[in-house]
Order: sequence, then C-alpha cells, then structure tokens
Amino acid sequence: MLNLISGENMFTKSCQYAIRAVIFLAENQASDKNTGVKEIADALHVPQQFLAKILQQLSRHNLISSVKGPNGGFYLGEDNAEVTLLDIVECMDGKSTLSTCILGLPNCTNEHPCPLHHHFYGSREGLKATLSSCVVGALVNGQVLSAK
Amino acid sequence: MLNLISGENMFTKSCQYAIRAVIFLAENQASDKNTGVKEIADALHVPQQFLAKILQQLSRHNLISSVKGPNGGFYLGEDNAEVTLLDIVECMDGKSTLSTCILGLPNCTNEHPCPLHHHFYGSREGLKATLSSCVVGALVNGQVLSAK
DNA sequence: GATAAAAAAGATGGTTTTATCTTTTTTTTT
DNA sequence: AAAAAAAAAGATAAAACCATCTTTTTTATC
Ligand code: FES
Ligand code: FES
Repeated sequence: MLNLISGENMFTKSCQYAIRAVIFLAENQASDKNTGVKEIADALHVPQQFLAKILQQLSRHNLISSVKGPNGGFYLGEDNAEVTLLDIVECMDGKSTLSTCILGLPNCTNEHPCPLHHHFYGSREGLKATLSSCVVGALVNGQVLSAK
Repeated sequence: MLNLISGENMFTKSCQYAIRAVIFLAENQASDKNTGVKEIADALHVPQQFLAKILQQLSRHNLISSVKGPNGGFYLGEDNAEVTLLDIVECMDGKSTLSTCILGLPNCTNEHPCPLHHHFYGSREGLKATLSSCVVGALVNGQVLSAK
C-alpha cells in the first residue's frame, strides 16, 4: 500500500527499511566484502527477519546482489549501478502506486479528472521525477541513517 | 497511517472516503436539506457503515455538521466554511502525518537530515501548502466523484 | 566428505486498517 | 405518549501489513 499523502508515513515500513538498507549497502560499495542481514539489521535497528524478506524481494528483482554461504551476504554491484528510488518503491509497493487516482477512482486522466486531480497531478509527477532521479548508489553523504 | 509516497495510494482509504464525502456534501451546500449516510454511500459506492464511522469522526472534530432524528443527516454549514483538505487529512490520519521523517527516523530537521531529507523536504512542504489551500467547500466543479 | 555460514523459503502470529453487524441515543412526526 | 427515522456508539469480523520462527538450499572452509 502506497499512501503518498495520508497515512502515518509517506512510505510504507517495508519501503522505508528497503531504502535505508540499500543506502547502507551503498556506503559499503567500495569494500569488496559482503554485508549480512544481521549486520544491516543491527546497524539500522530494524527487525532482522523482516528485513531478510525485504532484501530477498529486492534481490529477486535484481535491485541488489547477494551471495550465499560463508562470507556471503548482500552488496551493490555493477548490475545495480543504475537502481533508483523509484525502482525500490515500485518493487516494494507495486507499480501502480504513483499512477492511480489519489482518491482511488478509476481512469486518472486530464480528460476524466476527479476534483483533486488538477491540484495534485503536478506535485505527484514531480515526486515521481525526484524518485527516478535518485540513484541509490549516490545517496551517501554521511547523513543520519538509523534511529536510536 | 498516511503514506505520502509508497503504498497503494497517496491517501489512506479512510481519508479518500472522507474527502469524497465532504466534497459531495459541498455540492449540496445550497440546498437546506440534510444528506443521510445511506445517500452518500450509495452515490459514492463506498461501504455505508465504514463511511458512517468516518463521518462521525469528522463531525466530532467539527469539520462537518450533523443533525439526528427524522430528516436528519450531514451538511456543511457556516461552522465548516473554512475547512481545508489538510484538516480532513489530519483528522483521519493524525497530525504527525506530514511532519515526520519520510524514512521513519526521529528528529526530521534540516540540521539532522536523513539521506532523503533534502530531496523531499521541499515537495512535502509544497503538498502541505496545497492541502491547506484547498477549502473543501470550494472544490465542486462537476468533476468525477464516484467510481462505477 | 563433514561442517559451518549465510541466504532463501515456508509457516505461523500479532497488529492495524478496513468493513460489517447490532444496540443505543436523539429527535421529528403522528 | 408512540412510532419512526437517523446519527452515535459498541462489538465483532475480514483483510492487509508487519514481524518472527523454523526449515531448506547453497557454498565456502576444514
Ligand atoms: S488524481 Fe483523481 S483522477 Fe487523477
Ligand atoms: S525526511 Fe528524513 S530527516 Fe527529514
């Protein structure tokens, strides 16, 4: 479920965790060692098993890379160099998220607008543009990444 | 829960129904007859009892007006003339909705930013401004309001 | 080959959101 | 006063989301 305006947060929990995890991986891009779920979960103060599911989902969609076995873990490789926030969001919350009518009505078009369409269409396109311009590998700036 | 970006919709279901119902009431502002839950629910094709809860919540917060008994129902009166979309959203999804960190981290400030803060702070403030500038009573334009 | 480490996958609970059902209160009309 | 209409409130259930526990698969190291 993607609630762009109402709800407790702009992103779902799954999506928040996914983004934070991927940015964390981006910080370790240089090092050639993999990062395990436990290490990520501990660093971000996020439930480990829930994060594991999220990382599996991202990995299945080739947004991050993984290796099994000892010294295994997750990493951002060359395959993932172009991954954007929009990819992450769509992977976790579905593609429809940023295209459907914000009031849940069918046929969101300029010709068939709901009473809010013209007020928010522009903002939403702007958000989409921002999301697709954010390449996750480049989102590292030593900024706050975890709670606690 | 208000999910401004991720999730199925920008607004929660409760919030969508609330907004659509209030706009529907705005259309009947002129007439001095009240509108019952059943009539609204039928017009918007939304679950009647769920809508009833939502209207009760809006009424409790004085965002809409109601009268009980025969010929009772809901209406937008002078008390509700200044109600904005922001009021509706905050009433349904909580005040914190548009202020907390979009990654769920504590202390969303420019001095203590998460990696996404600077990318989205502006857009979110813009959305908030748009929401607070939309007086619901003025949102009527004969546009699509219900599915089906 | 045996062992251990780690992701992957399967199964199961808990919580919140969404939705429905029933009862109560208020108020108009008869 | 009685009856009826409608919101208000209480209780319960279904669905989605969040979280955890367990088992399986893969793979490196011994
Ligand atoms: S946002 Fe409602 S029709 Fe486009
Ligand atoms: S949006 Fe994350 S700190 Fe402001």
